[in-house]
Amino acid sequence: MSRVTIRDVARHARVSTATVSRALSGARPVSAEVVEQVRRSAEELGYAGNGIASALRRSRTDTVGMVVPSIANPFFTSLVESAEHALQQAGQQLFLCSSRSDPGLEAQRLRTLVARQVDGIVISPVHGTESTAAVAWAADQLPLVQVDRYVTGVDSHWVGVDDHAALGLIADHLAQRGVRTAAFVSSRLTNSSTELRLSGLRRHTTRLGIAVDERQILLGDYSIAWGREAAAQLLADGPLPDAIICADDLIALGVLEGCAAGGIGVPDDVLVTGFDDIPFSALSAPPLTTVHQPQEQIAAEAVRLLQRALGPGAGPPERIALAPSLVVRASTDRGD
Amino acid sequence: MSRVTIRDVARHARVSTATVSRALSGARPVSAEVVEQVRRSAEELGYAGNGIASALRRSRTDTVGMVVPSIANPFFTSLVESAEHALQQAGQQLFLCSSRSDPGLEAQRLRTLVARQVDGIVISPVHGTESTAAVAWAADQLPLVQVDRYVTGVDSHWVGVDDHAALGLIADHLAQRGVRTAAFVSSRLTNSSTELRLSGLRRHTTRLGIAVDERQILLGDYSIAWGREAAAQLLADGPLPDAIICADDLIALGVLEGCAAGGIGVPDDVLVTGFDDIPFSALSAPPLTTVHQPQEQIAAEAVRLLQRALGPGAGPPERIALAPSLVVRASTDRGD
DNA sequence: CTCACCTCGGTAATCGATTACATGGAGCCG
DNA sequence: CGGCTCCATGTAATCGATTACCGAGGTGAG
Repeated sequence: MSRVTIRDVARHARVSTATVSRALSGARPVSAEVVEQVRRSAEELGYAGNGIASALRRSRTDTVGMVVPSIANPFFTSLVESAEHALQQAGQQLFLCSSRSDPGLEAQRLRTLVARQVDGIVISPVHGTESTAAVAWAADQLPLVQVDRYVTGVDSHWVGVDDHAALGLIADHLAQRGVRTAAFVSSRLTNSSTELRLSGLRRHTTRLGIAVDERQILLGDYSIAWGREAAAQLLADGPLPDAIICADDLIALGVLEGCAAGGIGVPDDVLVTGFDDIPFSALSAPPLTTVHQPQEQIAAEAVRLLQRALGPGAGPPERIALAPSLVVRASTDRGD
Repeated sequence: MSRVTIRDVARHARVSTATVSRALSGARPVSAEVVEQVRRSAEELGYAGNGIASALRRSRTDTVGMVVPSIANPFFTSLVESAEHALQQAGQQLFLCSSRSDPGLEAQRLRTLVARQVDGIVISPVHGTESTAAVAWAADQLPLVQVDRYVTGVDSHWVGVDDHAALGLIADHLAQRGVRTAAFVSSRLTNSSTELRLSGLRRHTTRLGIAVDERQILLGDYSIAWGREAAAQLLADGPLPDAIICADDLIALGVLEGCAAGGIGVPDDVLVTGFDDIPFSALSAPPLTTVHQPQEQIAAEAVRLLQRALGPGAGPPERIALAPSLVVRASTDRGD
């Protein structure tokens, strides 16, 4: 069980450790026969190298850390998967952490990543203000890109969609469907997305003359359970609005379930919209109208920015807002 | 941007690096005033330590690697989340890799993890035979636990549910509902789960006198898209069976969608069952009858086994099969 | 008073790979 | 044939933290 080191390979191939290193990495020319000999020895002994030692010497780990609020949310999983894919092509690994929507845990994860000497960090910060200190500290130590959510006052890149505009798409669509009143179900957690979606909602519903009762703006968390509960509250409290706009698909799926449980028909009695376009939003009863986020592209841009930051020319922080698009399904479509 | 090292702290606090190390880690007694002085210096300089150097010296990374076939599948995400939670309590980090259901990529990930000197590995191997060599090699280098799926012939622990018995639960339930014929939609990929579920199906349907036409055993992959396609095939090819048994929930969700698209009512025209009990299986149209897997417990057991393997007493490999349970929902329940 | 022992701190070896620098030999030119 | 360049290889310093080992000073028992 004791590990094979470069010395063992060197001894076996009757060369120096320097030669083994050069033969295997190709960093400098080594004669063909020696390369062959070293390869054979390494193979025979089952040499795997010690990435830790290598990382220490090169001060490069070929690893980037990613911190997301939750890995149970399919939106983040697909973001993670896309990021992993993009990184792989650049020969890098992904070190994934979940902050479980807890700024304290998030700060701890960031500390770990910095201590582990990852080459860079991709993060979707949990909280608009409570995450700031930790993110700023990390950004000061190494290249960092924020995705989806962001904290202000930190000198770093950001990639995401234009949340504000996305609510315009939803509002336009609902107005076209004749909606005059709407409720909004979102998360209590104050982060950039949540805030932009709320301010987008206010702006665009005002523009279109859709009334949003302040008592029908319900804040909980990004989960199916909260959606279910919020729907129950809306049903219990008073006249239903024409539409229930949800800040993400999980909430919307919960709302659909809550409506069904309360005997309310969607889209007959009320329209429901989500946000993210997770795979399951197409399979709910009824399928969900939602805003599509191009995660693949978000991840690719984030990785590109990181790579660039790793290179020599630093460049100023960029803010890339990609265009969202509306996916219309049965939850807002009576089929007329 | 250049990092603060232990030497900087030592110089600043006017002590040796040994003392700094001891003061911060508490490995050996250091006088209170010196500890205080070192703390202050470290704080003031923003010292974060170098986990790489520490790992090299201690040959311990406090990190375990986890390799799963897909992180888009909610079953694996919840397994990952539970594992992360369990590890955190033991002061360890999770290094997550996706093998994307590709044995080649899986082998590569394992090599990386071993090179990175993780303390142990939790893996759900992609393939019953093609994964064997890589898994065996990794298990030879460090503690390894297989979860859910496994390869045989490797001397390692395993934790999962009893797949064979699970199909007994399903078959019993369907027989009770008067099912006489059934189709089975699964994955082509030969891994232990897939095989055990198929053999379980054969055994238990035979026992109960349920007929399964060989032409109605359809093999594709674990995805919604394949489920949809398989349903279309079943509809096109001939008389529908009484029930469609699916090897996982994603396939079942696809089958539901395919049935709806083909105008077939579930559960009125055909019953459908899934496997895994992912969160969305409760929200489909209709909600899905499925087998619940106790992922939390699977992950906890896996972590426990790893911890034990890290300790001194090695102990023989254990095989822990947890009991599955059936969750009955509308997709097999006409409400009569 | 002496010796054994204990506490706290420093010095330097160590983990394993990479790489700056040194070296020996081959080839080439004048 | 001397001296120069170039190539393949070896020697040893290096990355930063931990820890085996050593020593100085203090304490208590005999």
